Amino acid sequence: MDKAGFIAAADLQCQQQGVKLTALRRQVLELVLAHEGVVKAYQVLADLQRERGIAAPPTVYRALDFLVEAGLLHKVDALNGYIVCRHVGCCHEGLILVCSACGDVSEVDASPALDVLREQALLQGFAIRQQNLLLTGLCQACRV
Amino acid sequence: MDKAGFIAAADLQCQQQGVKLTALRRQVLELVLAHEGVVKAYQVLADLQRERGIAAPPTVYRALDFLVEAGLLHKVDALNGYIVCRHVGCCHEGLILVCSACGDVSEVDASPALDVLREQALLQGFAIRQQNLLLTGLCQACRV
DNA sequence: TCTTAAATGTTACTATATAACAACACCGTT
DNA sequence: AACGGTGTTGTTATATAGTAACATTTAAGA
Ligand SMILES: [Zn+2]
Ligand SMILES: [Zn+2]
Ligand SMILES: [Zn+2]
Ligand SMILES: [Zn+2]
Repeated sequence: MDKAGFIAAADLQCQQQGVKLTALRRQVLELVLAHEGVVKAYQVLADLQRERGIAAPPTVYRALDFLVEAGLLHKVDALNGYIVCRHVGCCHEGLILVCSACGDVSEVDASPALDVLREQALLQGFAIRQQNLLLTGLCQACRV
Repeated sequence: MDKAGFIAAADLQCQQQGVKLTALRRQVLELVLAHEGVVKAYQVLADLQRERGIAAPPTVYRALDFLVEAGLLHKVDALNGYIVCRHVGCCHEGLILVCSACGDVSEVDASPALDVLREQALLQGFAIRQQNLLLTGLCQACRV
């Protein structure tokens, strides 16, 4: 999906959720989209400062939190970063694959595996909530 | 396993790996063991300072990194913390369950689910390495 | 218009983690 | 014992990440 298409889909998704994709939030989303792969909050902050002259950390963190909450971004804890969700619109549980060699990130649907995990967790009395899994390894290009 | 037993097992495991569980590393491990659940680096640092009068962040981070590398601790990225591995000695891939309500953490073996995930990742040409999965949800006590 | 809730701005701070280099300890060799 | 190499720890400084608290602005209804 191209950038404009993604923004349109994001807009729609926000409407459906009854939340607002304000100008600031849209700008932050576009800044994230402008990067390949994982983006860090302070990178977005720097970009935002370049575009608007001034911005403080809370401004960026609020927008990023909103976008994660709205399902447009995923947080990648292991890297203190964010990625664009590649499955906006479809209800999904993502499997985020991070290449430890080149840093490349991809996302696939993980529903079947999640089912197995859910069952196993329930044996411990533990109810896992919907979420994305992060796995590290080597991408095709890097494991020649 | 009690604390002394764990330290003995840790010692053995380090010997087998040809690495050294030095006095400092052992002390840090004991400090982690002294807590229930997730421990943070700066908590360990504070504990260490109480016991030794002085210590700096690198001292703690090095020891924690070593212990993770040795398979005695797991890092819980989502919480910026560490937990004691409950499966020292047995080759395992852990499933770390974090309760979002009470913060409680437990660890079970995740090998079956990992097999599913490994297969699915391979479809993308992605070779995931051995690792632990972290899932958040509600523990038995918290989901009355 | 008036009221109110949400969103954003602003300041200041807390928390987490690492770089870089110095000092020391250990181990095997001469 | 002296030497040299390697790994460990000490030390200082700094980089990076994230949040609390409150002021101000904006948008939506009544
Ligand atoms: Zn997604
Ligand atoms: Zn790669
Ligand atoms: Zn474990
Ligand atoms: Zn709980």
